[in-house]
Amino acid sequence: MSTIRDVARVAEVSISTVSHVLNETRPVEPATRARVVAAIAETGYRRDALARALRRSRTDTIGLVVSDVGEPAFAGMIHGVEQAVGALDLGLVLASSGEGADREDRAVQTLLNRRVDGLILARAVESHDSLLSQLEREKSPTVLLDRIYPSVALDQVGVDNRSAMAELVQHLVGKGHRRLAIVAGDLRVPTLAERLAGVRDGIGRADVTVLSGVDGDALRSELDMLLRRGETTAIIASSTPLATIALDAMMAAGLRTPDDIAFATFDGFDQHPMFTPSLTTIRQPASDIGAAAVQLLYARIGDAHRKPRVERLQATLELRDSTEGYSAAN
Amino acid sequence: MSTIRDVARVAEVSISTVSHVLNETRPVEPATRARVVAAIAETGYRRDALARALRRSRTDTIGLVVSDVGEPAFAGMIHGVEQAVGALDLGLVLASSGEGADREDRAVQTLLNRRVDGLILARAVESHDSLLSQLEREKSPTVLLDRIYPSVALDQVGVDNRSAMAELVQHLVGKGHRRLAIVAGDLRVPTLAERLAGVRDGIGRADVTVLSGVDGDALRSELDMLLRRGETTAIIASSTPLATIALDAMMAAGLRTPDDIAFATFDGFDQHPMFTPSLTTIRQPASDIGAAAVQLLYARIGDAHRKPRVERLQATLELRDSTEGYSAAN
DNA sequence: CTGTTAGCGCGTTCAA
DNA sequence: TTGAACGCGCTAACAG
Repeated sequence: MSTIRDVARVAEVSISTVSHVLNETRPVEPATRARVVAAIAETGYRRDALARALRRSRTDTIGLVVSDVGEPAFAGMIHGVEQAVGALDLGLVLASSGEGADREDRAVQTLLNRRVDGLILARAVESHDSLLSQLEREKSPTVLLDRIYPSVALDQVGVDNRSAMAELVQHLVGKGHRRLAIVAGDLRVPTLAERLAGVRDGIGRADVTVLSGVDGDALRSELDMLLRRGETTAIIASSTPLATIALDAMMAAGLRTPDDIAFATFDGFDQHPMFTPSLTTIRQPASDIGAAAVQLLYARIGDAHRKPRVERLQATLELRDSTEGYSAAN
Repeated sequence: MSTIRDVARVAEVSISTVSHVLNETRPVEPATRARVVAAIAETGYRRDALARALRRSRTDTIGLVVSDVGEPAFAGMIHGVEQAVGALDLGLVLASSGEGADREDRAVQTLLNRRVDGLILARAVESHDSLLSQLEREKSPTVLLDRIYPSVALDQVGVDNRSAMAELVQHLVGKGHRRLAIVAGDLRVPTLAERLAGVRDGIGRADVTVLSGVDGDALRSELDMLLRRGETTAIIASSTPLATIALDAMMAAGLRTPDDIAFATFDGFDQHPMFTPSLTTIRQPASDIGAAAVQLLYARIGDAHRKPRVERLQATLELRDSTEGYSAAN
């Protein structure tokens, strides 16, 4: 690759002149500018973003850390982040933590070493508090994604888990359900804890069995036992993987939805109208969440002193057969 | 952030000694090393990957360009790439082209400016040949992902579209189908062209109607007409979005699978056994493909002169009700 | 075993 | 309107 010096030599000007036509950072005689432009074309020069970043101490790049690139919800958010980042003419470097606090630490260090201008972080389950304090200490612009921590003074974006879930539950109770169950998953994940809180908000005088924990197999056996008792009329799953567990258990128990039991899920599967049963689902605008995170981060990079903002995007309740086809008053 | 000089000062050694303990690049007295290590801890020093990369002319980072981060197949590949890249202790910078050749050019330039050590590229539909010649000219290590171009002398990874599709078609013909249709999509995309070729391989003396083109609406109306004639006994879709179009058309025509017509798709939807109809699907190991691309790229970075390799991973045919439940001899 | 020094490629004073 | 020169933070000769 040719450097700025090559261009300068060919154009018979100094490198600083080249730099200035490149950045439009001071007036330059049309004639000389033309020579420079020609020289750039001739040499096929492209400026070295590394050297530039080193000099300006600014990389025009942001970092994104998620626990699992593969999980559908995160995949959607990555999509949104990528879009927004591209629109702002920034670069995106991606890392994943695999839900491990140590790996998360390392991922963040790597990104900081690369001098990203800011960081979007979906914290791992047992993320170290020290990580956030470090980010704060170093004044690295940071926005938290998806998993929201009320006590943390950072920009954050997520979905309004609680009210969406409450709405769903109220709807179910309104349809006559009195004994519900929720497969709530790992309650250390704020997102999942919020969804459970939403259930409590909406449950009223009805009864709900909460199945929580990290271990999928354990959840599954609890669910098996519960279904065997046969009193539950509606099951809610708090996430896509949990929905899979629930559906497995229902099948194994010989229960079909909506005929035998109602079912709903937060963040489920891509569905086509031809598939039955169609599942009542709370869908979150994953891509928008990612995009919003970028906006927040960009604003923060621009102004380190603005007040941290917590943004909750609205999830939408999509009612389908798995709840509408079932009558609790059977 | 503190720099290597700060560490040197605190440890009372020269900066080169610090550098050498950092990189283990020459022996250093245990005592001095200890002082350096202590100084590093004390100052909270982390080395600047930018300056390091500038000096070594190597970023330990690779670039990935796909057309659409959101498309499930690509999402899976991104996942695989991220995993493999992390395992090699490299960084990943992600960009997308949105199937536009110009945007693709820009994305690649941006990555090259950032001096990525190599590039993984899922070419856009009408990708400029000039882009590849440029990459070759500049000797940028490159591997092509998913969309394979036989005439191009680069490392490439994709799936064995043709034989997988042929197997599916043979199976259908073996079950008595004589009039098939394939929603083939945009045949400028090598992947889709290969899938169509596979159909031709497997069709034998049976008959197949090919619906191709870029425009989804046009495909849809062709399909509507075809279904109205009612002679087709099996439909194949070449990708997830095409499958959606096909299912829509089938629903609109009041046709159900497997009862009224057989259906299969290359690269379909996540399916749970509870959903009916279950769809016969050719599933590609998206994550493995991404990982393989990284391996190839890493090897090429290590040795610029090795012979370009084209790797085809095996897709697997998953037979389900949408073809097995239908009897062509009805 | 350790230190001094010359750049990597660029942006940006300061002088002219 | 232009150029010379310094330094961002680091690695890698070269010297001692």
